Amino acid sequence: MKKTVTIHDIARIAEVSSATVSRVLSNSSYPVSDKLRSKILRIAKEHNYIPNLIGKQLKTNASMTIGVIIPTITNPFYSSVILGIEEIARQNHYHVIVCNSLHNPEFEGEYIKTMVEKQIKGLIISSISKDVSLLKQFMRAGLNVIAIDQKIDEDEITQIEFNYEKGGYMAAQHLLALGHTRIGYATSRLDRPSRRDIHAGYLRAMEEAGLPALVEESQSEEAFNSTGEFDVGKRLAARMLAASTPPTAIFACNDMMAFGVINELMLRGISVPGEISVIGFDGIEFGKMTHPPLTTIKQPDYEMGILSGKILLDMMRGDENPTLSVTLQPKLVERASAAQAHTSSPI
Amino acid sequence: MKKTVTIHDIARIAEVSSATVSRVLSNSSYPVSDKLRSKILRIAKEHNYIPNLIGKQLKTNASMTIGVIIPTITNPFYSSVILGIEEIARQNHYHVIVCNSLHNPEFEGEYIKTMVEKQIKGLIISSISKDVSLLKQFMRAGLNVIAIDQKIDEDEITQIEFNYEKGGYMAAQHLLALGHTRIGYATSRLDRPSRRDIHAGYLRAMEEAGLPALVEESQSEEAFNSTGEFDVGKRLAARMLAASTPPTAIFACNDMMAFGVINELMLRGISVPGEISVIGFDGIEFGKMTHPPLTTIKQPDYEMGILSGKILLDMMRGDENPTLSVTLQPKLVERASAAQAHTSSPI
DNA sequence: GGATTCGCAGAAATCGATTTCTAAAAGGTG
DNA sequence: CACCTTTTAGAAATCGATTTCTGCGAATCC
Repeated sequence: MKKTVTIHDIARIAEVSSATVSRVLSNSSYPVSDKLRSKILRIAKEHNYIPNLIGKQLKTNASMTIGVIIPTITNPFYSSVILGIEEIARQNHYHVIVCNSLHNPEFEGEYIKTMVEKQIKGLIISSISKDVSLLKQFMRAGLNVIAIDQKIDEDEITQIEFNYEKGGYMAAQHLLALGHTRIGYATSRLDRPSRRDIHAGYLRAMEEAGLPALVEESQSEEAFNSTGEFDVGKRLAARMLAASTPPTAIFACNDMMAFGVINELMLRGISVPGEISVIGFDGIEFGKMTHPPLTTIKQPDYEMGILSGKILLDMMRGDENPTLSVTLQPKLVERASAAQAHTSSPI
Repeated sequence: MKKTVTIHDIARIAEVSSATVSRVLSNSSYPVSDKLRSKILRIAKEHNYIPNLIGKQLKTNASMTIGVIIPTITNPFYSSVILGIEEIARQNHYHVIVCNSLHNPEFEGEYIKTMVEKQIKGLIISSISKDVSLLKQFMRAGLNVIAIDQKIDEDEITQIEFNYEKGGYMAAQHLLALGHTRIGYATSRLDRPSRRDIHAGYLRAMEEAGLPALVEESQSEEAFNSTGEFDVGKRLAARMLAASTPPTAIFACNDMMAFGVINELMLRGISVPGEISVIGFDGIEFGKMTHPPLTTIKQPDYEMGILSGKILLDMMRGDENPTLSVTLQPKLVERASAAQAHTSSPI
């Protein structure tokens, strides 16, 4: 393993000072004569010079990498977000460090701290912790933070969120428009703001329609992996079917859970959407691959990644008029898992 | 934005030298009196000292981050791999930088180069480029590389691969055991070694059984996103059905494509597995959420992540007897998309 | 033609840590 | 008590870059 060649090696070989080499190789605006410039360029190429970005960073204090903390990358919703962030990062010659908090606030805190130690100046986070004091402390020390997806109760933090309330409202509205009157809402524990918002939207739609809300909430602990949500969906569907008059339509708080609901219904010989309609929430790509294809409320995940990447970069560059907060709008994606209610069905 | 406190600030306040502060705060084995030690610790805590890992890294030349390059994170197979890598990284206080090459060799090369510039000493890569010269050049300069998933024709590179040939063989075997005799193989372009291996396994099984191979290969360009594979599956299924005597079972070279095949069949009113059985390849979690649940050949993706992380860390620590290469074995996951062939079906 | 500016190169300081050297106390021995 | 070893602290070098400062020679100006 040979030693790597540094700027000083090039300087020695070219018989110039390392200052001149630096100016040439880093495209400084400082004037250097063409003779020396081309000589240095030639020698650098000949000796396969690779800049040491750590040395550069120590001096300039610009890390060129942005951090991302999300619950888990195995949720396709988050992988889309990340893909968007990386697209912007690549265009701007930034790198992305992704950390999965796995719904563990301790991991989340550890990751934030290490990122600050690594001199990362920009962070995009879907936080699962209620405590923002750590974030605020680091922000005072110069960390740029964008909270995505999960609302944080804190004005000072730039947020990019979805209009979850509207999404919940739209889902219920869609089922109402199809003529359903007994519409169940299957949700995981209402402990995150996003979930409470979807729930609120559902309630508003039902209230406006003068119909009763049928909510089944999972009390179990946070599901740690994608199949956990699926299982929750199965359990909640079973509970709903146990009611004296089961719903004719079920709205699930995310797509994974909707798959679980559909799976449980089909296992019991109940056709979807023939007998019971199902609508999901998120709009992950897999929805179109299942049978029946899933009708759902799409959150623009990739766009969220793009947007948060752009805004973060603006912040890091010290933009004059910073974006304060953005709310992205949901979109109904009609596929085939929700259909007209049977008017002939018993009340 | 106040200036961050450095080791020198602590030294000044504690009225000691920065050398002593460094020895205390970095748990050096160098002896420091208890009196000074506790004093320094107290002052560091009071002033909220955060170590600058860039300064440390410049001196020690140990970056504590490992790089990962994969085609795309939206493929759940790769997200599982990454989750495994990160688990090992976290346990060892490493960070993970993930880069999506998006099947673009240029991006891949760029990413490798930047990682080296960032002094990353360990890289796990699922390479889509045929040219390993860049990798080899950096390896000579001290980069530790593990190639996963995609075989690279190069002895010097540690590889962790799946036994794709056996997986292909097992898939065909399973369908044969179910009594099928006309078994189609739907594959995306046979331009990657892994795909050729699966194909070879399929051919071997068919040959042993004395049955003809029915291969449909997509000639279209690489599918860049997850739904691309799905669409390819639909197209290939359509082609197979156009044959004079369509197959009674279809083996797809990955799960996404299998979903596409099933989707196309069901759209045409063909029941799965009633009329045609389908088997996939990869074993992503979604397979259990679809209807019917997908029978498939499982590649231990998470385990691959864990294993590659461990081996890479061993390499970076200069393990005496390095692991050369590992081959992971596939496993049949029987769900419901493949069933007994109808003996009554027309020949 | 002398004073001043400009262009260009190098010396040296700097970023924040670690680590090697040097050296001053403290402790032990005959 | 003189001598030697140990313990512990600080001074200074170092990692690889950037950047400020300094200065020399040439061009420009009155």
